[in-house]
Amino acid sequence: MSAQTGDSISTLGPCGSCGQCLHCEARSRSICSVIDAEHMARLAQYSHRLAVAAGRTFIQEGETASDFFIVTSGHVKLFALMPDGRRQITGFAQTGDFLGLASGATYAFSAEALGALSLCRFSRSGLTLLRREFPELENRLMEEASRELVQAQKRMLLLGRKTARERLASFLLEQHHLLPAREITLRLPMSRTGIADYLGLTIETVSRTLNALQREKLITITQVTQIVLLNLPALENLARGG
Amino acid sequence: MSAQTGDSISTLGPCGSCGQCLHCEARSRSICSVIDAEHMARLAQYSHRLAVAAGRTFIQEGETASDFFIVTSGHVKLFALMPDGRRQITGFAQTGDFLGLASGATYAFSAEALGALSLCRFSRSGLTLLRREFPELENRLMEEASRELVQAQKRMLLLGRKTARERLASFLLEQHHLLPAREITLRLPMSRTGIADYLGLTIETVSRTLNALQREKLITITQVTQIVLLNLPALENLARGG
DNA sequence: GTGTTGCCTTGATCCATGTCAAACCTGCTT
DNA sequence: AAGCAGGTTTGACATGGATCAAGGCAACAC
Repeated sequence: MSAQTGDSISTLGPCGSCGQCLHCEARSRSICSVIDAEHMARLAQYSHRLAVAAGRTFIQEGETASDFFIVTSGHVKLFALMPDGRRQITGFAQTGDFLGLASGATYAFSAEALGALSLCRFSRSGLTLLRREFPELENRLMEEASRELVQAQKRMLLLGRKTARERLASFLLEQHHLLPAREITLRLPMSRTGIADYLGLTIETVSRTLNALQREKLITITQVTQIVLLNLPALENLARGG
Repeated sequence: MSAQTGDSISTLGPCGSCGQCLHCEARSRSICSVIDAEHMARLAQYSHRLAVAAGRTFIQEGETASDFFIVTSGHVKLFALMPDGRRQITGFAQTGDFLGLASGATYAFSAEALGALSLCRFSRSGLTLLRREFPELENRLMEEASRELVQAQKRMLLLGRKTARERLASFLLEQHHLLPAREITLRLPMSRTGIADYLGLTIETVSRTLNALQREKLITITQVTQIVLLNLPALENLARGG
């Protein structure tokens, strides 16, 4: 019930008191979609809205995994670090995505807000209670886990076996598929460093490869973070290693 | 009930008729461990034992994901392929491991028996019924999915950011941790090709790097598939990129 | 014994990508 | 407008692993 000010993350307040879950922008895309409107109050009782400042790391790899999150707006970067600073981004999350499945007793990854971000937080025990009360959640959580695992297999193939060109093509198409209307103009939510750490490359290679793709008329780089896909079939062929 | 002879995989017979689940070698290590002995008959009703010949690919990436499996004995190689033959092994499975979580409508990976293998098969619908009947299964399946996801994050870091030496050190330690008694003598269940495809390297690099580690007295290669870890702390340090 | 077959190792060379360094933007501050 | 500061591009060069090619070794067949 307490508003927990002084927390390192600012708490906007418990949903329970204001019925936020019912009007949640992320509801239809998140695991909460399996729960009827009439039960929203129960759901709200176990969840809290948070605002996270851009750039803040709100999950630290290795810390006790006591909370789970749903992204309600904004973008999140999930990553693992090596002691010398090498970074591997394991995924990006956006509105509706569930965070925390890849955890045992501790988180297996860190998570950082890419821009202004709002989250919905569930405690481990709260989620356990909700799962008991709404068994439909189980299926939805398993689906979420399956989706993530499928995604992980693809990333392993990309990181282990694809060339820089193939990685970039795969990446651009992935971003394309995330777009609701499948626009061919992409607005990338991350910098070159982000792309490099996602694809297991350096920023220089990312830059050079994107320019090479532009020279070959597969894409146009209109702005640094805006790219138009000119030749989808060719990109798809490249992405699969053809 | 039918024995389904003529199947491409030989069926040893339904568990339901012989109470195999009760005496299953894999029970204590698998998701089945959450079900009481008194309910084994129900479990057996929805599962079938299979024997798979060495080398056989019994799950094909892209095929309809109609079944789930538990490994009851032997080792399995899980992998993804590119059209030109590049292969990335995404994991190995052994006794007790659950196969099939990384699937939507179709399997996201292929699976091959590394040696003689026996499996327990569940149909998708059978598993759905079992989950309904034994809700404890849900927790266990989520645990299994979490474990796999944690593992996947580690592999992405390895494939995206580690050097050949670091990959081999990580691999040897992973094999070491899989051993029940943490012996320092490893018997690898796969060939150099298997190691290479697992680590995103070529067989030549695997061979050279293992020999380099031997020259540096971190390991001894007693036989091609048998390796003794001489200096665990140094290997651990190497694996984490120190 | 002598092929034969299927790994595995070793050596020589190549090249895709990393590293290092400088120049170039773009937006922001004063 | 001049000066930063942070990110991006570009160039020159280095190198870790890949590739190509031989040779070694063990298991098995005849």
